[in-house]
Formats: sequence, C-alpha cells, structure tokens
Amino acid sequence: MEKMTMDKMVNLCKQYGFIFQGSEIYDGLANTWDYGPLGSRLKNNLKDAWRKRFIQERPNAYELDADILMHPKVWKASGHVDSFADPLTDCRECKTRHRADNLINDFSNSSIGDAMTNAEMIEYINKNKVPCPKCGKTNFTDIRQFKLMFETHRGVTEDSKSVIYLRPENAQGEYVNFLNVQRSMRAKLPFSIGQIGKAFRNEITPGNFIFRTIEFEQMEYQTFCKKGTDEQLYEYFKEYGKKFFMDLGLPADKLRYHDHEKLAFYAKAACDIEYLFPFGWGEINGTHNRTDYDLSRHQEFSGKSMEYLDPETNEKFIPYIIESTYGVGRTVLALLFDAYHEDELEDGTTREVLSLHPFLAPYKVAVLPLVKKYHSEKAYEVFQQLSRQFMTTYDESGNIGKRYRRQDVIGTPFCITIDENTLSENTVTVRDRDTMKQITLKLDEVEAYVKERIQF
RNA sequence: GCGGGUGUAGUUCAAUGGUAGAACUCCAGCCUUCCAAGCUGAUAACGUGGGUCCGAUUCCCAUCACCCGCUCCA
Repeated sequence: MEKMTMDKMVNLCKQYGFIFQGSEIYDGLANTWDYGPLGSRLKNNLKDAWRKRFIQERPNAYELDADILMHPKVWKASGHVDSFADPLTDCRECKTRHRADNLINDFSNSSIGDAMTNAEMIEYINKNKVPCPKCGKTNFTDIRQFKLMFETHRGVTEDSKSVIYLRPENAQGEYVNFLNVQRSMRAKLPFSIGQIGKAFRNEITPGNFIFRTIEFEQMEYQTFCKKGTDEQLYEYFKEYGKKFFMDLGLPADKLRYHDHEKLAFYAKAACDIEYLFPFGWGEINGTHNRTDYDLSRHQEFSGKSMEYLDPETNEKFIPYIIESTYGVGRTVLALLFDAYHEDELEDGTTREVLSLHPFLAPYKVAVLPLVKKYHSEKAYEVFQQLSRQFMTTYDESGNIGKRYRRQDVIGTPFCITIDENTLSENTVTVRDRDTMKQITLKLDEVEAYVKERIQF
C-alpha cells in the first residue's frame, strides 16, 4: 500500500468534491480553500459532533454566535493590537528572517527588546553586533512591521479613524458577552460558552493545505470559573478534548499532548493536542489557562465591571477562564488522513476506503438499483423515502461493484441495493463499507437500522 | 517575505521551435442479477502576461499558484 501524502490528499479532495483551491479559475488565492459538496457535509457534521459533546451533553454550557467585527477597543484590551505586529528583519547574508525583539532578548538574555521601538532595536543590534542565529554574521535589513490582524474600514471613507479588524480569534466574543450570557441564562460558575466561527490572521507562511490558512474556523470553549478551581478544570479539558478526538475515530497513538514552554502574553499554562500528520505532529487543539487577564483588561478598557457575584458567599470577583480551542479545518484534515486507506482484496485488486465515523460521513446511505433497467424505478422511490431522514445519494451507472467502490472512497457507510426481492418481498441488501458484509432487511427496517448506527 | 523546486485534459503522465498523444476518471448507449469486467461513442489541456523569432506549449523575462525549507501560528 502506498503511503498517503499531502499531494494525494489534495488530489482526492478535489476529485471527489471535498475541498477545492480558492478562486481556482483565477489561479487561486494563496492559502484559501473552498469546501465542496462533500467537504461541507463533513465539516458541518464535525461541528454538530462538537456541539453535541460540548454544548448539548455538558451541564452549564451555552452556545454563542458573536459577530466577526468588534469594536476596535476590544483588540486594544486583548493585547492583539500591540502584540500581533511582529518586528521582522532579514539577514542579508543567509536570507533568513527573524523577529528583532527575539534577537535582542536572546542575545542579552533578558527582555529588554520588548520595550524598544523599531529604531532602538536596529540601533541596539548594530551597536552590539548581535549575530544572526543561523550564520553568525551581523548584516540585517531595516525592521518591517508585519501586521497579523486583517484590517478593513467601516463606512465609505478610508481614514484611520474608521479602521476595524477582522477578529484574529473568536474568544473575545465570548469574553465581552460573559455577563450577558451569565445573566440571561441565570448561570452559576463554573459555566461554559462555546462558539463556532471564523477568524482571520495575516500569516506569512504557506500552510500545509487546509492546516494553515488565513481565514480559518474554530470551535471554541471558554469555561469561566473561580480562581483555585482553574488548574483542575484545565486538566479536565485536556482529557475531555483527547476523548473527543478519539470518539471521532482518531487513534490514541497518533495523538499527543504538547505543553508550551513559551507562553502567549495572556496565558498561565498552555497545552496542545497534536495529531501525527504526514508532515509531522500538528496542533489540532489548544487549551489555555487565560487566568483573569482578559476580563480584567476589558474591565479596565471599558470601565464596566466584569465581576461575578457568587450567590452563596456574596464574594465579588473576576473569574478565571480556561479556554479550549479546536481547529475545524485541521480536524477535518486529520479525520481525512486517518480515515483513508487502501484495502487489498482477495482477488488482488485494491479499493480506496474512507472509514469515517458514520456520523461524520457526508452521505449516510447510497441507494443502488442492482440492474438499472429493472430496478431503477423502485430504487428511486426508496431514495426519496430515505432522503427525508438522511443525506442519501443515488447511483445507477456502471455495475454494482463499481458503484460500491465509488461510495467507499467518499466514506458512505451504507449501500442499499434494490433487486428482484425488493419488488416481490420488499427486502433490500444493506452492505457495510468497512466489513463489506451484506445483510438483508425489510425495507421498513432500514431507517431504524441506519439511525442506530450513525449515532455519535 | 527570502532561498530552492514545479506548472500540459478532472487526475497521472508523454511528445514537440511548425499549435499536442495516452491511460484512468467522468458522461451517453449496449451488456451486466452483488464488489473497479467488456464493447461503442462523446467531452476535455499547454497557469497568465510580455519578449525573441516568419512561427513559442517548447527559448528568455515577469507574474500567479502549488511543493520543500526559514520565520510565525490555532
């Protein structure tokens, strides 16, 4: 069996309508990808699975759908306006790129670079002959500021007062609505706000297919708690997240935790869950202990109290937040890589199979007339009946074996074949994607059978 | 953004300074009563823009996209 590579995956996704290159007829737009008919289904099924585990099945959990556009002060308060603009400089000798502040901090073994302006930094570098970590020479270009936040303008004028940002993370939507949700849901700590939505980052780097894109979707979970319970919740969500991935079908030996040593400005602790992609381990979830940093900052910047009144102790305090974020596209990619395999059959031929969890599969059922000219009329009736309950597809072209293979490679868990017995006795053959085993069912039993097996 | 590589049907490949062949896929038809069979037919490509040349898919330049590194991040 050949190894599944990124190239082959991009190909498969295009061929079968999962994912297309963005704006392809205009030669594409870098790092944008569009989800096709099957990819959209897969992605939406993943989001539904997440909703079920995180919103529906957990107590004190509420979904939110905040706007992408927020008041510019939100990003001042969050720290993104200041920290999401990297001062970059290139080494003229070896052509590598570096963050100027990191060069200075590493060189001086301190954090003096953090407070310097760009001019001060380049002066310091030249004066102290800070060497390039790669080649050891000191010959750097001027510092250029890379803004990681997408900017746009509201209104029709493009003056600087009208600048607003496309959110670089979803979290702030939950934070600024913390009290709205708490009051309207009469929520008591600890409680969680979950949100699925898009965020945007002006990354410089080309990503691995949909692993790293400038527009991306996250499934986010913010749990508000009392200080002192935060560390326990942090550990709890690391485990809950890993279990979620395993429930989706990802195997334990391809998942690992990765603790962060270098922490983001808002975090007290951070741990990723990584999946073993063909290009190496890659983050698919991040859990952070954000402490009371965000809410405190919003209290400071907005002038509004972000305090919670504990009804039992009458204490007032700003809650701690445990954040656990799941990358939608990244998880889709992990699921695709994990589900894909080639089977060698007894007759020496191979088949390509996408063994997705049935809940995630784009189509749950394919309805196939055994012979087109005898069974297609009845088959189409069955298709219409089943499609009221499930995403169902219908295929009558080619022989039955070929049609099974077509469904295998797009991950359809059940093929229902209509034959003579369907016409005379109302029975159908149900064929399983993974085992290739067939069973005979009464037509009116099919719905319950499928429903039972696609549960998450 | 920097360095290196790549760019021909939907996919995988081929050939050529005189405008391109195939296999697979897909579609239509025949055949086919449970795992990619066969037959017939059809559609379909030189990434884009310049330059050199009588003539460029081929040579040169630029650009765009993708891949591998650097950097950064979820």
